[in-house]
Amino acid sequence: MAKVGLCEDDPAIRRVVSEGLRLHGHETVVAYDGGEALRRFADDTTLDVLILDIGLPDADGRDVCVALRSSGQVAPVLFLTALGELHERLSGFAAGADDYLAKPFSVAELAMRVEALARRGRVVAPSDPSDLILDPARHAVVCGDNEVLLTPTEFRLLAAVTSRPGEVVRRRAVIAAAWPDGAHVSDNTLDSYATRIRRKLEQIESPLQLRSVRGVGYQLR
Amino acid sequence: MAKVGLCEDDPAIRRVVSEGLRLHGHETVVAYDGGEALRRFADDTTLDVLILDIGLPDADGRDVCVALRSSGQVAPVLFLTALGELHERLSGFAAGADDYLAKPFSVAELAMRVEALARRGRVVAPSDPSDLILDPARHAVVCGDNEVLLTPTEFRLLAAVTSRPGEVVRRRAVIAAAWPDGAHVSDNTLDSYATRIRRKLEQIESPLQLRSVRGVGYQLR
DNA sequence: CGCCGTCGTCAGGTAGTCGTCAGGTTGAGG
DNA sequence: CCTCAACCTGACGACTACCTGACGACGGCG
Repeated sequence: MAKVGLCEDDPAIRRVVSEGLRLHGHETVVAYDGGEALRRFADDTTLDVLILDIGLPDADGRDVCVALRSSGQVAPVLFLTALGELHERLSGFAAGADDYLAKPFSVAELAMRVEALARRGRVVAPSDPSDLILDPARHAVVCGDNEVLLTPTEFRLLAAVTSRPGEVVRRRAVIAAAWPDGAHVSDNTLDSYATRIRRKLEQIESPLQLRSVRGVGYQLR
Repeated sequence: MAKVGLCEDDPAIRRVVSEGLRLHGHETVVAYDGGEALRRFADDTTLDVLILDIGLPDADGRDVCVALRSSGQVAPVLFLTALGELHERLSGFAAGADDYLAKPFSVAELAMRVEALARRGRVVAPSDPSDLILDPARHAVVCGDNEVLLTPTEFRLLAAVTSRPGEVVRRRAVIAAAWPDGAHVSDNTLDSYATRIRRKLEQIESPLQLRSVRGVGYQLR
């Protein structure tokens, strides 16, 4: 039996899922939109699994995932999406997701995946509460009293890296996350954005830097 | 970078998957049927993820999974199946699977799922805190509180030796692992990299050293 | 229309990585 | 002791991934 945090705007799906999971012996905590999810799930350490809809009225589920991660939530995340599109899945994984399910889906399968996730748990150590905070609502990075606004692309890019603190995120994955529509961007464009983000991090005197690992990708240190 | 055990009877899929994973930076060990999978995967503690086809010539992938689990294999399992049938998925999860992918699938998505599993699966704590840890996520060697970044070639080389702790790995095998594209490298190049890696190990005060065994190869002690 | 911010690209420079070499050191065998 | 081969190691040139400042294109907005 697992405790599940569910964020979904469609009342019908919300009901079916929470009822279905209850029948499989799981407890569900519900949120209606991204803001609600942040308030209810960010600090709840008793949650075993999070289920997030990608298309929410007030935010993108991936941003919600990133925000939850940066506020210390370590439970594994499963994304729901109406689209079966590949790039959605890839950028979801890049945002730090652990699993993915396309609508329409069977509640029985969802329950199975939830159990698999709860069983496995999540390794990534809850990184020390680094004082770098990504605010998806305002597209800003905050460090202590300083803050800078990021452009949408900059935000997605930085989010992809911060979602795995300390780890090296491959260039390919960063591009998938920052350009979720699968647009072709020159390799150099990524470099450019890295420079812009670095300048902004410097501006707020962030102790964490966006380091590049030659031949592999980027890393937050 | 993860080490993946793949069991699949279709040669075409086998090739596409192992080649595709290689392009994403993963190493693949292949088995053709269930028996082969048991022999090769049951005791291999270096595997990060297992990919099993459900429909094998000599056995059901789910049975293979159960058998591997009962012989102590703890790596997360992803099932492949030709059918998108729901009951296949459910019984797969029941057999102890961690993920599932229906054919036809995108290799990019498979790679993403493999990475998600490998990330989660690395739960196994470093048995000895004084041990040397090769961390694929950060492309680094860690020893206690010290860590050094490795270049891609250094990482592959060291990984080849650490994957068989204590054993002597032949020079030919090390070269094959560190230069997977089959490039011709002078014998001296290997010596060179050994020196570079030694310096880095020394830098983090590792108790383990990269020793050379004259006329045979290298060994970690 | 003109202004402004974001976007993607480019060109030039920098520095890390790569593979090789040359000269020194070590070890085995006669 | 000498010889030879295997190995170590510091250095070097070539390559290229990456950095960075600048620019034109485009869309939103007054």
